Amino acid sequence: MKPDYDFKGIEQKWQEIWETQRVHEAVDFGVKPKFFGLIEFPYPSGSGLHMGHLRAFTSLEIVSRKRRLEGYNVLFPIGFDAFGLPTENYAMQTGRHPRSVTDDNIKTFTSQLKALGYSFDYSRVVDTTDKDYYKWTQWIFVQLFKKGLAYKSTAYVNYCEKCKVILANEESQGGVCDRCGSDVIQKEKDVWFLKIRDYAESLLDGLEGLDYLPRIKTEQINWIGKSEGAEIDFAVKGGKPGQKLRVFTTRADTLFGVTFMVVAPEHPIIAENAGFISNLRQLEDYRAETRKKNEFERAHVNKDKTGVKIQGLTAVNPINGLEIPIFIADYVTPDYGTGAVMAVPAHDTRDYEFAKKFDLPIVEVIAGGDISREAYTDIQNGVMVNSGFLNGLSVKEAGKAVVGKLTADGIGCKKINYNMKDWAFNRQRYWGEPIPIIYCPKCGAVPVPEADLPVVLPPLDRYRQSETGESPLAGVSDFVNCKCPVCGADAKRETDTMPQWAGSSWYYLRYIDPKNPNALADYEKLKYFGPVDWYNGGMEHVTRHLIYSRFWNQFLYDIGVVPFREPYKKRTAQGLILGEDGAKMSKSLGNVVSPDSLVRDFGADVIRLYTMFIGDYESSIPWSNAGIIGCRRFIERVYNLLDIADLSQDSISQKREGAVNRLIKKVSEDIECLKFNTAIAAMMTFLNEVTSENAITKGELRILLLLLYPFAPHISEEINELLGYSTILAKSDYPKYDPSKLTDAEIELPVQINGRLKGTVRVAAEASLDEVKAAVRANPALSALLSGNAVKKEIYVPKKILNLII
RNA sequence: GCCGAGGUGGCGGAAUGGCAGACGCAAAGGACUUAAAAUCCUUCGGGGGCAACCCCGUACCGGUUCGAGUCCGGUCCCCGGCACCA
Repeated sequence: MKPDYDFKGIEQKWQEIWETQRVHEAVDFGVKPKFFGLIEFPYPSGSGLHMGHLRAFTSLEIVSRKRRLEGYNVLFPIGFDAFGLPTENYAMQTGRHPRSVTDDNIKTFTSQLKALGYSFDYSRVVDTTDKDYYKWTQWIFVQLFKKGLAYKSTAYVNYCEKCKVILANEESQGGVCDRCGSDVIQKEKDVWFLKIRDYAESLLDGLEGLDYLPRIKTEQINWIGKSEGAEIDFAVKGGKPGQKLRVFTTRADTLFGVTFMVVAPEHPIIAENAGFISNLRQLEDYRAETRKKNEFERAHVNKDKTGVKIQGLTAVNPINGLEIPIFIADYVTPDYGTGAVMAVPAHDTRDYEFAKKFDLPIVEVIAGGDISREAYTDIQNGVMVNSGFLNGLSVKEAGKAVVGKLTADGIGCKKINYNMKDWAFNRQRYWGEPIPIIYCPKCGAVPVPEADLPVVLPPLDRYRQSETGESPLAGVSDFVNCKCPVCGADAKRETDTMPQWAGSSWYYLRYIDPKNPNALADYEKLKYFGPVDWYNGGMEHVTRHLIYSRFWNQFLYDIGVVPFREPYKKRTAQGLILGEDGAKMSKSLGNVVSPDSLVRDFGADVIRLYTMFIGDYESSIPWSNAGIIGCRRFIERVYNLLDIADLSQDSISQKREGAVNRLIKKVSEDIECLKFNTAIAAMMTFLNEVTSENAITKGELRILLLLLYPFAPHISEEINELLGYSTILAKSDYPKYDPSKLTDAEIELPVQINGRLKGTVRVAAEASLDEVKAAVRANPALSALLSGNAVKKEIYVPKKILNLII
């Protein structure tokens, strides 16, 4: 007799055995083929693991365990993305140092992960807030700086005048300060940027060979936002001599239809020609209004077109010499294209609205629409009109002709633009990697010499920004004051820190060589383990995080530090787990389900299994406690198979050959394409079959255990041991199926008459049409339906269907 | 507005163009029990019929096909992402 199912004891026992035997540690330069499985490392928040982590981690946990049985040297690491706002805010409220808060949280996370039996290689844990780690984050920044890919410029940041702090976007949602509720304004600030735009084309190209889910590729392509068009110079009258206004357009074909110009309120043409403009005050007022709006409002709330005409300046259309007015309007943004557009109201919806509002002329240059009602924007159809030498051409031909002429005249050229903005890279926060730059009055911004890295975060009494919005580090004079590494003069350190995206942009590399003091990772080890074979995470990270880290990897490849250009061969994404009420799980809604209590009540195996069984892996799904019991029953019933198993039979019984082979195929293939729910369902079906027949051989049971092992490893190991096997499953081989034994000799073939199902006949799987027809005649019900009717047509798809048309 | 993914029982969900609803939950009935829990058995999309069986059914309208949840055209609705991108 076997003991009762004591999941607590069993799970602890096997976790210890695996740890002692070190079965989950990856071997540097191992002889087996390597597999690098990566999950997005968690932010160690104070509330511990949540259900989303379980769903995200369990999938690749299953794949990783399967790969080990398949003979791979598996690197399945874990770490912590521990810099960030919540910890800093918590530290501010409680007076505790973020370091000790982080350490505690990491401890909690680690024990939770271990209790779930995840087979991470805990000997390679990475913590982005460890100075031995962020030394290399800083080192990468220095390399970017040296290659001219990090630069300083001004930009607008969210600022609360009452709290006197700069706010992150998530702290200023809806244009209101998170802390005090007052309005957030846009304040001009020095900002560090990384030139990710220089890598736009490369990031686009690189996608081609990658095995990312199609929707993930699409999101990245949209995010990069490549558009091909032309830049055109318009001469400006009334301003400085030789003043020009350069625009970007994708519709050079419509140049004859330009009736006015619009520039962003921030456009430099205003300051540069201030002396020639008569309504400067009015323009500045409008600009000030614009600045009050954050990006959200500018894009969403302000659907109504507004703007102000620049009095004193006009532009000249280079194609027809027409003199046209110039406006400023906030629908034109300063950081896309040239911050100036040529307005073609007849063929652009926004320009159309603006022209209507300001009563500007609308000139049709493409026939086919009704411009008295709306802008005509179809570029596929339509013929050029009112366009001089372009008349009669198609839109495409006209575009080419215009760009050709402008290029010849030296006032325009082809141009590609990207929607993706450069990466704003500094934060006025304490709990982040200090940006390793020193400002020297003589030498300017100088990178900290590599030998002096890391620039360590000093201890602090208070974590608040200064009244001017400077980082808390600005108040630490020992930190700020230093010598210029170039000339030795008195200098000051940069006091801003990096965004949370920094540490997570290269962590997968550090897993390969986590303790290396001389390089971010050894080149040969990178060659062996890299790139990541399979990366799984949330859809919310497939643009920013995934693009940022691809950018860094491509850069590190370009400077010869990393031996592969693309970091992730394959990327998948799980759906959200919602609260039982169908809303996003959140503390404020009180619908959060804690993995801790579930593991306590049901055990890790049941929870892991249920998390994968609950539904389609890629869809959002409401959590339901009610369903867990089904997985608990399943596991107990598998355990109870010990009572009926025929221990004398190591082989697979003749009658079960088809079922066992199909099961192996189904489970192993479903795991590879994220269909965990149907893999589990197949095992349940198999279990139902053997229990209803009350028979299973020892050999059949072991195969079931090997298939179940990646999902529910503890109980599988336990049953395997009770069966008397001396090799633990963790060191066993994954079962293979025999393709020739997938179908049973006899099948139930559905029979349709006139396309409607009328019954089934039992025939050999490879039966001929004549044999099937004989079986139909032998079936009383079917032959009765056919009697007296001539069969006009017979459709027979072997193993699928017989359809008789009468 | 654009891009993407969807719409199937009371619920979560299955279904290379070939028996719609696998598997699980919930529910109902029964067995066991002094009783309950657990477990086991049965039923479980809707309608009709004493019954064998018949009819309807995968958001809606139409099409292709021997055969459509699946393919094509159109409509509606939900979800995710991006958004005045010139």
